[in-house]
Amino acid sequence: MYRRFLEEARNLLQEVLARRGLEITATFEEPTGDFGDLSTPIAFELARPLKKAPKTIAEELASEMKPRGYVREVRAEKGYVNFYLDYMAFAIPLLREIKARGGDYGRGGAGGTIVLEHTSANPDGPLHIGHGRNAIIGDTLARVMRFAGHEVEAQYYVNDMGRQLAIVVWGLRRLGLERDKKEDHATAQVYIEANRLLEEDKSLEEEVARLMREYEAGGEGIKKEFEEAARYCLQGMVATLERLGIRHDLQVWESTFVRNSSVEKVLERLKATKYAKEGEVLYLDLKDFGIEKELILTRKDGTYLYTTRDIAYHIWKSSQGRVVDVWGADHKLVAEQLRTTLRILGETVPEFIIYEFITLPEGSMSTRRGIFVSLDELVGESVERALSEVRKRRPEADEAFQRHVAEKVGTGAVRYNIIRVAPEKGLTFRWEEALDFERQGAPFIQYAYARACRILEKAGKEESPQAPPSLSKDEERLLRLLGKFPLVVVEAAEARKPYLVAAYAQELAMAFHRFYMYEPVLKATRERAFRLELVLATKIALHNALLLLGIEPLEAM
RNA sequence: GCCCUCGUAGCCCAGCCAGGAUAAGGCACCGGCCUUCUAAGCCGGGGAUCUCGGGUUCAAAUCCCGACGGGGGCACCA
Repeated sequence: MYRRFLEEARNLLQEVLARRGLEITATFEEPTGDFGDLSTPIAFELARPLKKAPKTIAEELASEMKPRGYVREVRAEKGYVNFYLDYMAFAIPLLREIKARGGDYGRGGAGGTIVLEHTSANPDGPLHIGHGRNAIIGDTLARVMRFAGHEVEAQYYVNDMGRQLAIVVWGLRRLGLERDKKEDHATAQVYIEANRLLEEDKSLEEEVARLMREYEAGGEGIKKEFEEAARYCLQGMVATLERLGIRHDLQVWESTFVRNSSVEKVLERLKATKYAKEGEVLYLDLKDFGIEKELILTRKDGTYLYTTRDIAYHIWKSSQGRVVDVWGADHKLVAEQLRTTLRILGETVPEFIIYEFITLPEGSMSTRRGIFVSLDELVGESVERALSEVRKRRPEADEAFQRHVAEKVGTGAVRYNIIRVAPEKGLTFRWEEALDFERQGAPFIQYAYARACRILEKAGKEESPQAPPSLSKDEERLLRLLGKFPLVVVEAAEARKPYLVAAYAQELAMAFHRFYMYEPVLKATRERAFRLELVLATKIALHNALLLLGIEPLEAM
């Protein structure tokens, strides 16, 4: 619907330009302030070639355009050509479309399969808030891409062949496991202590290296030992993700690619290229591609490195469709090396979403040293905080209601606070900020949804809507935002920017809260039916947006 | 040292990729609004040399060069 307005405006302008023999594609923007709904500075560009003042050109262009469709008016203002949306004509068809499509409003028809890898933290301890950023970006993107119409398979790549898990196994043999703790936290305890011991006595290193060689060689006993250790830790990690509504479709163990000898085959293919160099170790020289750092493929003892196995994993993923990886900023170089290597091999090159680290005020986190804030801790505190808020606000409600709302508000706040900032910004984690349910946070959006639900619930039977005699600015804003939702979904999916959905939901909630304040619905007479439809449409759009963000829409709170 | 990235009010953050009209919000602060659909809400106010210096352009927060500051990388770790 809204798209039609944009296209009509575009066509109107292009027609006028074409009539004058001007071959130029205009740029458009959404003006801030009171300058209509769509604007183009085209007259500024034409000023020089036409040797006329922008103001004059804009006026000429505008006067030649006959408004049609959803374009109500074209106006020249301060050198700009501004298009005004015909809200009265736009409102009823839009509301009808939203109501008809319901949970599918905004769903696109993109198509194609995408393998999306995210989280993929080592099974050596609980997920900390840094991993949380990865998981939340990844899961939100998965939801957005699915809604845009892609077939998405979310994968968790389990690093079972790395040093980390070997240290856990080594530690388990010496130290045993505290069985009454949550699995991932118990594993971290062993991992941290094992690291301490290894640091104290460097000669123990060899024992870890031997474990790694043994696991790579693949004896039945050692396989079982490693797999059990990893699976045990993973159980706890999955529970954490589950609480936040984050699910993977598939866990892929890196050892798979060693066992089925695809790593070996990749190595053969790479050796055949002119970039392979073999000395004490096998490596790739990628200087021709502007990468100074050589990519080591095998250790002196012949065992594989993480990246070597990752190449095999990515080749396997390529065979299924587009490949998207959510990786931390510490992997930027590896990401470049991997892309280059796959390009050399003629395989699908993965797309990366690289996010910057979350650091603590006192410095960076480290599972190994036990310095981190776990996601469990953050979610726990957030839900706790939400509970005390619900109790304050809804003292009369029963315990089950209060707990349910607190759980969904608390987890939603965690997801929202992390997704709302663009991934390329570093974050410093502060408890005061993380637990501050500020206005632009998840509860604000959930509350708008609950308000919409309440109105509809009280309204009872539907009436057939007719356009009201006039629309307020608040209603217009709401209508425009509702119309934009499908465009936001497409952009968020295609630009791989899930936080755009967060910004959108915030804006829509804000518009609705204002509408709620100033435009009575149930008490309205002539406008009642129309406003009820508007509330219903808002409810639907908020609902769909919240689901994309992995935040529970609450009918009451 | 070299490479990547970020730098917007006291604090957080959008806008930057596809340059244009008074730089959008939030927190905190000050002042208002609950006989009206749940005040986790709404309205108003003050607060910005868009890190700094050059350049390109009719026009720069946005593009280019340089500096400074934060983060990351430069492992036979992952």
